[in-house]
Amino acid sequence: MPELPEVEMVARGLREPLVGQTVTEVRCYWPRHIHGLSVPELQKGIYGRTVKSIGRRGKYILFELSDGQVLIIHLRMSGRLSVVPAGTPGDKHTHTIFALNNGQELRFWDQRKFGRVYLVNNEEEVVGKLGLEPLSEMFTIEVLTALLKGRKRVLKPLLLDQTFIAGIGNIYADETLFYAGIHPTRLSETLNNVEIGRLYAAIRQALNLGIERGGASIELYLQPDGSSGDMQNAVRVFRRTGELCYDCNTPIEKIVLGGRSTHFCPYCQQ
DNA sequence: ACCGGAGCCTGTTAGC
DNA sequence: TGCTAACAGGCTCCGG
Repeated sequence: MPELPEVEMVARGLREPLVGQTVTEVRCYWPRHIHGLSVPELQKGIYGRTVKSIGRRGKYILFELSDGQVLIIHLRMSGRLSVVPAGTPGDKHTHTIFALNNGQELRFWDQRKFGRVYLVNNEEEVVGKLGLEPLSEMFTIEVLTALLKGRKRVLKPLLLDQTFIAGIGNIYADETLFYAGIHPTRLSETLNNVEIGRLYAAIRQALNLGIERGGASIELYLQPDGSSGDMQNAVRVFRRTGELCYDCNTPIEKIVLGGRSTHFCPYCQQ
């Protein structure tokens, strides 16, 4: 499941092959991926446009085009983006192909078909409701303290709320709470200043480790060059149900919170 | 304000 | 062994 670190790796990997290239053709075999406009409208809107820059906001990848429009792609559960020479064989999960003027193609592959493609004049139409970027300078302990203040929310679902903080998904939420030593069922308003400080550091530690490790190839995630990440070998609790905590040897437990499986150490996390 | 559930999907896995 | 049903999960929408 691509989360902030995985999406960041994808955005980085796409810059070199895509920035400066011009889209000459779009082929779409699963139109429901395209959100807010028809396939012909997407084709008309993107043909002849050049990719000026590639960025990331939360789990969204933003392609700024030469005419000011923004192509936005969300990988959701199983989306992959790759750049390959035209004519490279695809498979039944290759849903949308953007042909480029240099003979290469940007391909959107998505086994579970949850991913989405947008083309908008203003990126805020899509990412406007997202919370702060947790790795930006804007995100400080003071800001996090203010965000937690007066809220009565279970911590794990709150971390997954993209309008609270952008980019955290199930893997990094569980890892974050382990690093912070905080139980996932704790209510936001019950955290004291020391715990908020630990939570703040843990969010950045978990996400930065994910980026350093090239993302977590736990489900279907691959980097644009086809290589897998290594974060799955560095997780402390995620999907380690029944295995022993590396710190205290207590078996890792699994519960469901907000409809999401949640893994934690019942001894280390209070 | 916050929570829970359904729905969107397909491949894998658990259970009969 | 072979089948079906449950499950995974990001996000949105709906109802409580």
